[in-house]
Amino acid sequence: MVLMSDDVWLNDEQQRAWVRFISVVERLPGVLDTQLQHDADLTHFDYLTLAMLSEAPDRTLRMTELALVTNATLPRLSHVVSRLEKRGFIERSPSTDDRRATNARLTDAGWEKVGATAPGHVGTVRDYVIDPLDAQDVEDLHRVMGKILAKLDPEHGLRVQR
Amino acid sequence: MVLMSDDVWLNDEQQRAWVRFISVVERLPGVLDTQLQHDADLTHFDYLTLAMLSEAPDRTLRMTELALVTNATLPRLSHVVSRLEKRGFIERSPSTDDRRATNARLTDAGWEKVGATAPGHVGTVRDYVIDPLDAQDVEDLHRVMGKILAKLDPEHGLRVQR
DNA sequence: TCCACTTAGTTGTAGCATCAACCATTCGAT
DNA sequence: ATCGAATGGTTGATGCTACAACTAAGTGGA
Repeated sequence: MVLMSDDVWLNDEQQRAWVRFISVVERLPGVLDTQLQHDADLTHFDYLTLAMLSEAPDRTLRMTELALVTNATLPRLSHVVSRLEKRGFIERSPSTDDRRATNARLTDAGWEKVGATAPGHVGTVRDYVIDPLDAQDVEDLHRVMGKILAKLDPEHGLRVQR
Repeated sequence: MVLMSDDVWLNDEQQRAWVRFISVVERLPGVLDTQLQHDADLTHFDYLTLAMLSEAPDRTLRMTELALVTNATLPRLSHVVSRLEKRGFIERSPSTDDRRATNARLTDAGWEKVGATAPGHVGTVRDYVIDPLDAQDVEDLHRVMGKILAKLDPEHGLRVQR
């Protein structure tokens, strides 16, 4: 529109890919949230927070680390952890190393919650994303998302190489 | 976790692909919103709404149609259109065909807004998504997103085949 | 024709995210 | 040793989204 020079606009193939991609990006979170909200009274971000803690050593991470692995800003995480703490799934305690830092630890109740919630969530992920794809698709998804993620978050991409 | 049978959990390659994908899904909207908010005082969804109208015949669509192409629910769209109407970018008028229906039409000011905003937005899309990808990546992205979108929104996938 | 059902859209409310402002601690340079 | 800057984190206000409830208009059968 307005400017049609190739450096600015997208070509047809790029345009088609973008439209599909952004549609998925807009719709997928709603699907995940709906299932988790309905079955576990958690947002997808709540679940991710609990899940990341459940995989950490001693079920504990500093807020900054947790924000990194959950793709969140610190204010957002702080609010979410406050709510999850009120519900008894997480405990906060000041770090002894660095007195500015806060450790978030998954409680036993939080651990149970993740275990009870995971199968339903993974089922949704399978239904809407993984099962429609063959092995080649999954490989391509991994590669393409890697390139985009490297742009969206350069440092993080280098740290968590997997 | 808890249940490890292959039918329930994901294998390593699937897991890696999912983690990257969901990271992108969580981060991308923020990047788009930030640029548009900063440069045009629009959310990405605001922009999409205006852009879809700008491509429609007579710059007009019924609310239901507009909701479809913007991947939104009707309540969400209704609120957004109300705001955009207050700002003079959209006009609403009752449909003559079906007296339940409402037509949303892009005003001249709305048209100008889209034109002024598009280059910056497309620049962001290029920077973060398109430019890091080669032609093969774009093709793969298109194919894979097509399969996922077909699950997320079966009817729509059939209608807008492109 | 009447009544039940569906479709189109709006509105109010509650909850989550973003942003800016803020405090406390630590680091780095002089 | 001290002061300025950077880091780690929390909090409050504002704004958008989701959900439920609702009105109005069209549809389809008995």
